[in-house]
Amino acid sequence: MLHALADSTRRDIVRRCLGEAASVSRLADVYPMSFAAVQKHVAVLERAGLVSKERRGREQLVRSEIDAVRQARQALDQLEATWRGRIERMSDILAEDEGDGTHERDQH
Amino acid sequence: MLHALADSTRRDIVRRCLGEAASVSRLADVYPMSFAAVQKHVAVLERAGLVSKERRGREQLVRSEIDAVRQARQALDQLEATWRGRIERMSDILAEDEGDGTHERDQH
DNA sequence: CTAACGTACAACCAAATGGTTGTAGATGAG
DNA sequence: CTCATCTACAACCATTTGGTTGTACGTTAG
Repeated sequence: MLHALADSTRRDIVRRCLGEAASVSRLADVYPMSFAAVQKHVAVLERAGLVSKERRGREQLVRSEIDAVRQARQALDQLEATWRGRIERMSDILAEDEGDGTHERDQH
Repeated sequence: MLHALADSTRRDIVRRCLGEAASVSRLADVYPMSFAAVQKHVAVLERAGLVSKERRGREQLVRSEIDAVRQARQALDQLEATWRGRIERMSDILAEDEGDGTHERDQH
C-alpha cells in the first residue's frame, strides 16, 4: 500500500479522484503515457484498496477511498508513536538509575 | 521516500533504530538474509534521509531520523487535507446553487 | 603481527516495475 | 446496424529491485 503511494503518477490519480470520480480514459488524457499504462496504475491502486472502480455504462469510474489514505497515515503515526514510547522508556531508566544508585552498567 | 518505507524489512530497520542506533552487522544478525542485503536496505534508507550512519571504530552505527518519518506522515496528512478541501468546496457550490436559483449545470 | 570482525563494493541473477503496442469485447451514439 | 469509444488483457522490453556470492580494505583484539 505504501508501495502504491510511492509513485507520483499514482499519488496524483488518488488526489484527482478524491472529490469526484473520473473515468480511466479521462485520467489517461491527463498523463503523458498510454491508456494501458494508466490502467495499470489504477489496477495497482485498486489492489491496495486506495481506489475503487464502479461501472457506469461503458465507462469505469475511479474514486479514491479516503479511509485507506487515513489508514496509511496512521501506519506512519504508529512509527512515530513507537519512537515516543522508546524515548519515554529511556527517560524512565535514567530516572531509576538516579534514584537507586546501583550504577549497574549497560550489558553491551 | 515512501518507496523506502514500502518494504517491511526497511520499516523494521527504521523501527529498530528509533530509540538507539545499531551497527549494520548487528542488524544483519536479525534478518534472514545476507549482510550485503541489509547493507543495501540501509543504503536505500540513507538515500531517502530516513536514517543516518555514524562511524564508531570499525562499526557503522545506524540511527533513524525521526523528523523524516514525521515528514512522510505529513505528506499523507496533506492528501487527506486536500480531500477535506474538496468536500468543503463541493458544499459551497451546493450552497450557492440553493441560494441563487440559476441552476447552471456542471461544465463536463 | 596476526586473526577476526565490520564494512564496502562489484558482479551476477530472478522477479517485479513502468512503460509500450496490439488485439478483442462491451457499450453508446447516430 | 455501424462506427467510435471505453475497457480489458496479453506480449514484449528496459530498468530497477531484492537478493546472492566473492573480494578487498580498515580496525580492533589477543
